[in-house]
Amino acid sequence: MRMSKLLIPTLKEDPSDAEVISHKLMLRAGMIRKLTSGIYSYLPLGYRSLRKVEQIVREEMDAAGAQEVFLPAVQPAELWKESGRWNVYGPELLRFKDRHNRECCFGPTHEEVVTDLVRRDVRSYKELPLNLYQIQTKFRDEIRPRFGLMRGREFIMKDGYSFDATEEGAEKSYRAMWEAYSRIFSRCGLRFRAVEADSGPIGGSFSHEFMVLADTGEDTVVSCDTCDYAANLEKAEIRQPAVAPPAGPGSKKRVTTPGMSTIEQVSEFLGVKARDLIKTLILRTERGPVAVLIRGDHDLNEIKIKNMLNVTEIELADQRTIEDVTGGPTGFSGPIGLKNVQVLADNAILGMTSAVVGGNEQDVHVVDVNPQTDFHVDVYGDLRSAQEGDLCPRCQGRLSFTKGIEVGHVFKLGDKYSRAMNATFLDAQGEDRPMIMGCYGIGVSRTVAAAIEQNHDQDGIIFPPAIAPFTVIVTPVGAKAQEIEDTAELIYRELWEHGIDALLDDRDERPGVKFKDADLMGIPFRVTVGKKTLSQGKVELRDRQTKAVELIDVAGVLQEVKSRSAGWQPLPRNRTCGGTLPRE
RNA sequence: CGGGGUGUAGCGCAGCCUGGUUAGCGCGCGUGCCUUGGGAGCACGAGGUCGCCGGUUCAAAUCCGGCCACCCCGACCA
Repeated sequence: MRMSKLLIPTLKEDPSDAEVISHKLMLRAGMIRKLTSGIYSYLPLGYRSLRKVEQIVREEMDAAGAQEVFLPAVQPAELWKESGRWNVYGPELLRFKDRHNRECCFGPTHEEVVTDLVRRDVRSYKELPLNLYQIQTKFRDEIRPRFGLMRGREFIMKDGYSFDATEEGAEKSYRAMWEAYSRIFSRCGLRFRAVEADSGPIGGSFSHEFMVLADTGEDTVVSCDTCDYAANLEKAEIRQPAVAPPAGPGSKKRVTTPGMSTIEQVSEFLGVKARDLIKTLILRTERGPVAVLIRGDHDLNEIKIKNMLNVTEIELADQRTIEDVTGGPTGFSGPIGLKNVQVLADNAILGMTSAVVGGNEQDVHVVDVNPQTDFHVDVYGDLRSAQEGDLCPRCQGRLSFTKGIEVGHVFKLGDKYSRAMNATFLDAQGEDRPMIMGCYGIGVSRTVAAAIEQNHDQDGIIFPPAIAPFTVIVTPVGAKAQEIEDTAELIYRELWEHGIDALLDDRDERPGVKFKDADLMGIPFRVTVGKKTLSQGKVELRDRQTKAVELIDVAGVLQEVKSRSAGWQPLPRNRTCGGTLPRE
């Protein structure tokens, strides 16, 4: 395509309302424009990239046995009431009424619709398994949309749903999707990692998130430096080192700590390390308050506590609750003498001796406390978040942290929706049974943004060829000369005729402008046609990623571009992929 | 929703505190000349309800009140 005819409004300066790199660069490269908060238009360049990702997704989903459908975006409230989510989903669900005053919503996801579709037309185990997917616009009325396409309210998502007759079948479907996802992100040219994620009440390792690795990512990927264990921070398990034999009771000396209510204050005041303190946190759940003991230098993990207690709501207790439970003010809670409240403790507490705890009284702490003898704990468990350097739960390695952006999620749903919505089939024995479901999402528009977060430099975007809006840009430069223009045209046509997405910068601009725009747009290869080299019958081929320039024959451009884009690799920084599948 | 901030030409900003000629600057845009290997130069030009509504004042971009929009920090998630 010819650049002079395309709407590619590049900008020299960063727009003021863009904060993250992908947002800035997509605006500057003329890929997107904002309509309103969290809602964007895709211009030709942005849409081309998006479609490349979509196409890869399609090919891999189809290859994995999934079938593409297209489900309605506007959905009736009845369906959501049936699944029970109408009252659960909250304000993120965009609700409205039609002219007949019927309640509707704009689909943020499609479990209800797809389950309804399948229950109407699938009757027998002979028709299963079934895997349906679609690529379409979703709307989630996020509290705070931000970071451009990274967290928009309206976004493009691939969502897929599998239906199986048996648990084993469902696991097989899950595994097929896991593998398809790995292929998709590999083909996109991204460094990523599949990590174990929390699967809530279903349990097991039947939830994986696919994370594009990027320093600017919001999520923390925890991975082992030795084996291929990887999980997100919420999920990452902790292996506690062997516990020392129980010490005898401590002296339990009460000390005055005026106004010292934080870990930092107390440790500094008493001259001890944070790891020698025990935090006593009073939490409120829908089933009443609990006390949780965490070592001073550790962080509480709410997900783990929710799972252990099997509750859905958890928050730090307010002042009054703390006083009711401990008898003392906020900031001085301790485990000694706690009654009428369940006491949970992280495994690390077991290994402590001579610890410092709160005195459940204003300005009082207790030192020289030994957990195994000096206070009561109802349950010990893994209740904290992993830290770098912790032991790997699978091997002798250590855990390290990387930043990531979640672009995909595979999840085993079980019979949650099929049971609620009565999506059943007849098995071989003629018995009615709910289908076993799985759901699989890819944030297509977010994948484009994540690719940019991962691959950019000072000059702009560095697109992997597989998802670049154009593979190559042909740039005639220098004073107007027929030979230069003709050669550029020739090369451009040859590329295009051989199925290479080529862009011809036929604008009447100075070379510097063309080079800057080409870099900004992140087009992987640039063929520069100028008099400097044309006199020797050569043109320049520049690699956007390495910045390496090579002189090649005009006739060799096609072959060179083909082989280079096929062999393109992301710059090595971490292991490209990995993660563990659920065991067979 | 709580906390912080911004709204002046397509984009980036100054002016506002201390009210007062015709509201400026850079980029971009148009025309012409010139230039052509990393966002050139000169000249001329177009482009503004100063977010909206109201108030104070002889006079409001500027002071006051209300509203709206957007951005950033917290609870969500592809």
